[in-house]
Amino acid sequence: MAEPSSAPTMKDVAREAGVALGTVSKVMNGIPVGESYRVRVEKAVAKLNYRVNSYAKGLKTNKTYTVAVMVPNLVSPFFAKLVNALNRQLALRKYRMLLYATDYDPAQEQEYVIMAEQQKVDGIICLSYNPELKVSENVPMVSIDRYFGAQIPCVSSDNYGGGRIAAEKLYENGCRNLAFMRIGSRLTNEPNKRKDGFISACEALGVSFTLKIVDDGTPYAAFEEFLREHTHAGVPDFDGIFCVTDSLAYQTVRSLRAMGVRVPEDVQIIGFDGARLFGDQDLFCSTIVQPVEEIAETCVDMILEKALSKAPSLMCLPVEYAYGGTTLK
Amino acid sequence: MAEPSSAPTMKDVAREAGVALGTVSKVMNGIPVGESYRVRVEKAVAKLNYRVNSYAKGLKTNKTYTVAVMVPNLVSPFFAKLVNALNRQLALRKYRMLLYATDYDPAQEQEYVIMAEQQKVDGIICLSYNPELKVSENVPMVSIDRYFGAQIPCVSSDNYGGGRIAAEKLYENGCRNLAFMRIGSRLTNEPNKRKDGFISACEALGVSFTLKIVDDGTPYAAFEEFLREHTHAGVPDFDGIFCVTDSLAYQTVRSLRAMGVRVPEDVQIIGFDGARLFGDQDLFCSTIVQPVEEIAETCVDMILEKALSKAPSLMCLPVEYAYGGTTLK
DNA sequence: TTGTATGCGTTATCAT
DNA sequence: ATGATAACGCATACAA
Repeated sequence: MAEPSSAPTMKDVAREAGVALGTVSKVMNGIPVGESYRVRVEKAVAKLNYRVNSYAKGLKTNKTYTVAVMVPNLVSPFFAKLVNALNRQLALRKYRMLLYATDYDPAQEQEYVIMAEQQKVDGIICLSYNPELKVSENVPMVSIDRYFGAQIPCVSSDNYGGGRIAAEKLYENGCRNLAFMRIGSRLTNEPNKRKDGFISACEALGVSFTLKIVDDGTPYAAFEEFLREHTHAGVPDFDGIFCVTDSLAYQTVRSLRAMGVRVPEDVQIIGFDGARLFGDQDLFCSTIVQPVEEIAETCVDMILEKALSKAPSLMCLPVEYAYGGTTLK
Repeated sequence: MAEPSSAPTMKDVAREAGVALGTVSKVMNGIPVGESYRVRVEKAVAKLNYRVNSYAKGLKTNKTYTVAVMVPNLVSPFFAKLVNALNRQLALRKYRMLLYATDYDPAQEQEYVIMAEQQKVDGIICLSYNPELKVSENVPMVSIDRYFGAQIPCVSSDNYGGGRIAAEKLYENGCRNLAFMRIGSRLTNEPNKRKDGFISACEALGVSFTLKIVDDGTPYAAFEEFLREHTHAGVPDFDGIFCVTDSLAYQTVRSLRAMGVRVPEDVQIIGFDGARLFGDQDLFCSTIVQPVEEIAETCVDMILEKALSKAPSLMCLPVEYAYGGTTLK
C-alpha cells in the first residue's frame, strides 16, 4: 500500500519479518532455518511481493543462470526450430536465454560475443560462420555446425552420414544419375560434409553424379540456369537431386515443375534439415531430418556441465531420412 | 599472460594504468577526462582485455539494458518473424533480449514474468493469451495483440481493418458467397476483430457469409468436415473464404484441392499474417500482411521511451493485402 | 540455529 | 580534472 516505488529488498523483508538479513537470504536459497522464522519470512515475502535481485546475486556469486544463444536469424525454419528447442532445454534447467540474431554479419557476431562476455553469461551457444570469431577463454562456448578447434566443442548432425543416406535413398528409389546442389560458404564447416558423404556413397554405389556448388550470396538464378542447361525437351539429365538444404530443395522443385518436369516422377529430390511448414505441419520436401531436440539438449548439457574441457571436441548426432512428397514412396 | 583466471576488474585496469578507479569508470562511460589519462586507461583496457561487468553496473544503476520478450513459440513463422524484428530493433538501440517461449502455457507465462521481473529487465514485451497474467507495476510492459487494460499499452495490427480488406478483396474478385473460418481463444483479443471487420464489410457489401469458429485445441478435422458438408458434387457453397491465419488458410487450400475443388478458380482464399516460406520466399497464400517491422519498432520504442504512461493504450498498425496465389490475380 | 559484517564491481558524491 | 569512499542488494564467513 504505502509501498516505496522501488522494488523491495532483502532488508525490507527482514524488517517486515523481524529477522536478520542473513536469515532471509537463507530462506530464499532453501537453506534450512527455524520453522517459525521460515514462515515469517515467507509471509513477508508474499506481502511485499519480494523478488531476489538477480543482478546483486549474480555479482556476488558470479553465476547468472543466463546463456547466450547466437544464430544468424530466426526466420529460417531450421534456426527457429533450433532456438525454440534450446529455449525449452534452458528453461527446463531454470536458465534464461539471451538471444542474438547476427544476420550472418561477422562484425555483429564479434560484437555480440563481447556483449555476452560482459553480460557475464554462464555460457555461449553459437551457430556462426565467422572463422575468425574471437572468444575469451573465460566463458564456456559450444558451437553448432562449425568446428572452431579442439578448445570449443562442436555439436552437429551427422552431416556426412546424411549425405550418404540421401544418395543411398535415391539409388534405392531407382535413380542412377544424381546431382548435388549447394550454396554456402567454402569454409570447412560441418554442412560441407553433406557433399562428402553424398559423393562417397555415389562412388560406393558406382552411380554417376554432377555437382553444382556456388558461393553464399549467389542468386538462386544460378541453379535455375544449371537445371535448364541439364534439361532437354522436358527431360532432365538427372533422376535424383540432393540439395544441401530444404530451402534449396523447395526452390528446386518449384523451378523444375515450372519447366514441366514432374517431381518425383521424373526427378526425385531430397533436401536437408527436416523443418516443417508452420512448425508442425508438412515437411517442405523429402529430406534428411536433423535431430534438433537432441542437438539442443546436447548443447545445453555441455554448456552447463563443467565437463566442457574434457568433452569430445566434435559430436555428430544421427540423422534420418523422411518422406516429404518429393521422392517416390 | 600471467592473467588471473578470473576476469579483470576496473581495479586491475586502474592499477595497470596507474590512475584512480573513478577515472577508469569515467573513461568507460565516455565522460571527459584528461587526454593522457584516457590514453593510458584505454591502453590498459586493451592489454587486459577488460570488459565492464554489466551485473555490477546494473546493480548500481538499476538499468540493465535488457528487455524480456515472451511469445508462445518460435516455430510459427509469424512469431519467428516478430521476434526476429524485435531482436533487430533492440540491437539497434544496444539493448539485449531475454527470450522466453511459453508454449501457450499460462503457468509458464506467469513464471516467466516473475523471472523477468527479478532479472530486473528494463521492460517486458509480451504476446500472451493469458487473461489473468499478473504483472508488477515496477516493470514497464507492452502487449502485442492482446489488450490487458489501460495501464498496459497494446500494439497490434489493424485486425478489424484487415478483416474488412479481406472481405472487400474477395468481393472485388467476384466472390458472392463468403465464409470465415477461425480457430482460437474466445477471449476478446485483438485477432478476434478480424472476424468483426469481415462481417462488417460483408454486411456493408450485402454479401452473404457463413462462419465456422472453433475453440483452440479443436483438431483441424473439424474444418475439413465443415468444408465437406458445404461441398456438393465437387462444387463448394462458397466462392471465397477468409481464414484467420495463413496456417489455417494453407491447410484449407490443401483440403479443398484434395477434394477436387480448384483454388483459386472455384474458391478464393485469403489468410492473415503474411509470413513467408523460409522467411524470405513465397507467401503461403494470398493474405493480409501484418506490418511486423513496424509492430516491433513501435513496441521497442514504447518500452524504452518512458512515455509509456501517457501512451495511447491501443495502437493499431495498418495492414495490407498481398497476392499469394490463392486468389484470382 | 541466528545475527553481523564484509566484499562482489561498479557508479557517484564528495573533497582535493 | 582527479582521487578517495560510500552505497547498490546480496551471500557468506564468522561471531554469538
